[in-house]
Amino acid sequence: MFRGGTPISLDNKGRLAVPVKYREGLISLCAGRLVITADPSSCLLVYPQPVWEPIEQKLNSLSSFNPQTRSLQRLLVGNASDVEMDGAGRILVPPPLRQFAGLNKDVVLVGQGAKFELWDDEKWNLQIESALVFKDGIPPELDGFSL
Amino acid sequence: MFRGGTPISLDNKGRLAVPVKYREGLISLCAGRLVITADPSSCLLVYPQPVWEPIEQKLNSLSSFNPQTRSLQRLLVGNASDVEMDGAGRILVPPPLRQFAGLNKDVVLVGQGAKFELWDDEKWNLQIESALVFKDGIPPELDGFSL
DNA sequence: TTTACAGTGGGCAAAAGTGGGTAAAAGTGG
DNA sequence: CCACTTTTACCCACTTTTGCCCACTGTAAA
Repeated sequence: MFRGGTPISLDNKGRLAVPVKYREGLISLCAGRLVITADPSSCLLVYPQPVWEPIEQKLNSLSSFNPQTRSLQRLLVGNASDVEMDGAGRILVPPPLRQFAGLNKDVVLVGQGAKFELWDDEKWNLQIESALVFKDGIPPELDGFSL
Repeated sequence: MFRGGTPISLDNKGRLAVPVKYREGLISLCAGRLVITADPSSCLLVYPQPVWEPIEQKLNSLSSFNPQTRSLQRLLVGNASDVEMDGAGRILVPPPLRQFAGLNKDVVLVGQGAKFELWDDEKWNLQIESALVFKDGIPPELDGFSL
């Protein structure tokens, strides 16, 4: 499982060097083959290819007639892009996705269980600040859960 | 169980010397392997690695579509970082987390049961003062409980 | 007063992260 | 279908960070 945020700078070719601590795991898990796509939160999602597969199948099985699920299909499946780590452990973030997520030079790669999120650093910091309080009360899912 | 607050100074590399009274316990419990992450209260949480694991699993199992739990996943899992005590019983507090919690040179490591909290000393003192009174009444969880 | 040890600081080497040059491949237009 | 431009992939070099080690200081106990 992946966890933790790593500040990384994209070079001027749009390449992202995967932190060494994740490389070995990614190579054994998916031979460095990743799928990168758009997330509704204006960040990118980075999946090991075998982790992505069932998610894509599930999305494709949703009703084409429900506008909400149709939008979700378009966003996620429609933006998904196969990328592969090069010899130096870097991946090229496709220009359209870079633009979608507003990625500038400084980005943050965030481990989230079986996948990663990729954020522009400014957006990430704003996101984190907004998580500091539960302004609408505590979600029922968290009943009986303690840190 | 860990208890009590210890004032510690971070050196200029951001390293924190774990108090000797905790070292033996931490080594036998987790071989010096800790997980340090962000807390909504703008301090850091320090878990022995095996104590953290189930918490992360629980967090990862929450819904990705609920904005509140998503934020919590991002804050906690997205900032979690594996650290290991060095030969001198020190851990390196990752720079992004140092910044998140506003840690300067003087910090306080606070034992809280199975985990620790790590505070900038100024924030800790403010926190303590604000805990002195229940200004919004007594939480129902405390019914029938006395110190 | 001496000794031991917790706490602190800093040097050094290895590894990670970053940047750029060049060649091959893909895409575009005539 | 061919030529040209742009993009991508691979390689190498440099800078910064991290991990490991050892030395110094202050406090507490003998």
